[in-house]
Amino acid sequence: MNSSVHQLFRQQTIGKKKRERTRGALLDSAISVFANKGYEGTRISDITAHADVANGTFYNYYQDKDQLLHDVALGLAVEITGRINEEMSDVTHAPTRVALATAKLLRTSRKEPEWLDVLLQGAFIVPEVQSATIQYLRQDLEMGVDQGEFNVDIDLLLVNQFISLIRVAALVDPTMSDETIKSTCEAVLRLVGMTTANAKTQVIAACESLLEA
Amino acid sequence: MNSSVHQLFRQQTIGKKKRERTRGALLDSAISVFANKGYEGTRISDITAHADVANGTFYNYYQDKDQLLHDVALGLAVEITGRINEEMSDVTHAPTRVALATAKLLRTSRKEPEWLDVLLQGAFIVPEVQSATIQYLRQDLEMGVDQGEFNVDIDLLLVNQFISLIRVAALVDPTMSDETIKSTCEAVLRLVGMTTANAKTQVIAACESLLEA
DNA sequence: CTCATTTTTGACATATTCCTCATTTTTCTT
DNA sequence: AAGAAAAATGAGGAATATGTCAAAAATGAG
Repeated sequence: MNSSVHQLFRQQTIGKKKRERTRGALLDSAISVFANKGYEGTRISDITAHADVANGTFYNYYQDKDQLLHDVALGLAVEITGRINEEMSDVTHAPTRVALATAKLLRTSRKEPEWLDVLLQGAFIVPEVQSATIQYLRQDLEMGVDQGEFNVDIDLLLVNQFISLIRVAALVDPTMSDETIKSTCEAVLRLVGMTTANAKTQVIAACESLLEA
Repeated sequence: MNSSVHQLFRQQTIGKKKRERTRGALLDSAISVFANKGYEGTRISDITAHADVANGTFYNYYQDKDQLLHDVALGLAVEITGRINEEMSDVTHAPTRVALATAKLLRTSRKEPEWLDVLLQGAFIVPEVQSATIQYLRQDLEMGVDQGEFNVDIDLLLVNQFISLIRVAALVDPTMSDETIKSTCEAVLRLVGMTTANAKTQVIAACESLLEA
């Protein structure tokens, strides 16, 4: 077992005490198992087997699956949104920010499909993860309205519509082709009230460095 | 048990032999239980208890949950799309058709929230249900492109984006207020490339009879 | 109303998952 | 390297779910 390529949490706990390292192994395993069997469908024993620890070890760290999902999804949310935001710190044009963030997120999903999968599962189950995810998005959307680029009311429904477009991309095309990424970026810009032509232009401009022509 | 208000399948089997009536009871119960506990989370015994039959009775009709979901979701798909299409048989303007169909679907969900919930669960698990659901939608979208009203490529991704906007409405606002319905109709029209202003106008025109001002 | 046929029943054997805890093993400080 | 503290182990009891089947009950055609 324990054949995963990613090592997000184990990476973060290298050098720390055994306790944190084992927790990291459980968290990394949870990503893989949740992604492949779904939250409801995973058994505690799936996770411990994948982490190469005994069954009872799980209970030294968590009381139940819920708590584990909470930690995993929140950790992913912090990691992913943190990275993307950092990389965009100098971008002030809202449509560019939104297109870039979407493209970057979906590119992450191409490299680590399990991350986005589990993050989204968590976002629909753990309120704290939902807030963490929504926070940045909402800012950029409001910025776009202020800049006169987006033409739509920003409310909880819209933000969730946005997130659901991300989710659908991962569902329809798990390989996450450039084509899918571009289509999705354009769709989110249309959703916030840009014209089809404008959306296309913005996506090309924002993503030229990220994606092939 | 058996406290559900809806009786879709039992209605359809009144007058038929006992076998079909019991099957109808199982199907109706499955709607309620799937909707409340989710497909993964429901036990066979939940369904038989809700249907007021013995545990073993389930196995006289289905071998497993999968087969039951298949029948339930497909039955709902046929029923719901059938009704809506019939009511729109004289509408030829694509934006009107799309707005109307969306509004009608969401109004159904207000009255019978469980129906849409289970239909969508099925659409993401049972391929046959997905095809049945997508079929009509795709026609209307292509009609809109031909009429020069929609400005977007119609592909599998777009159709699934459309469906995901429906799903989000039910998720964010289970009471399905008129506000949510209108916002969702506008969002789907923006998604297919209409301007915010055009989308608003179309939704008002199409739904004036369905929703309050 | 009768009774052959159909359907239901629910106890039970099997299978799965959860969770605990006494014991063993590992860690890591000194 | 010693040894106290921390962590891991996994057998096994409790709880829950599945699927079967012989017997009982209900059905409905004549």
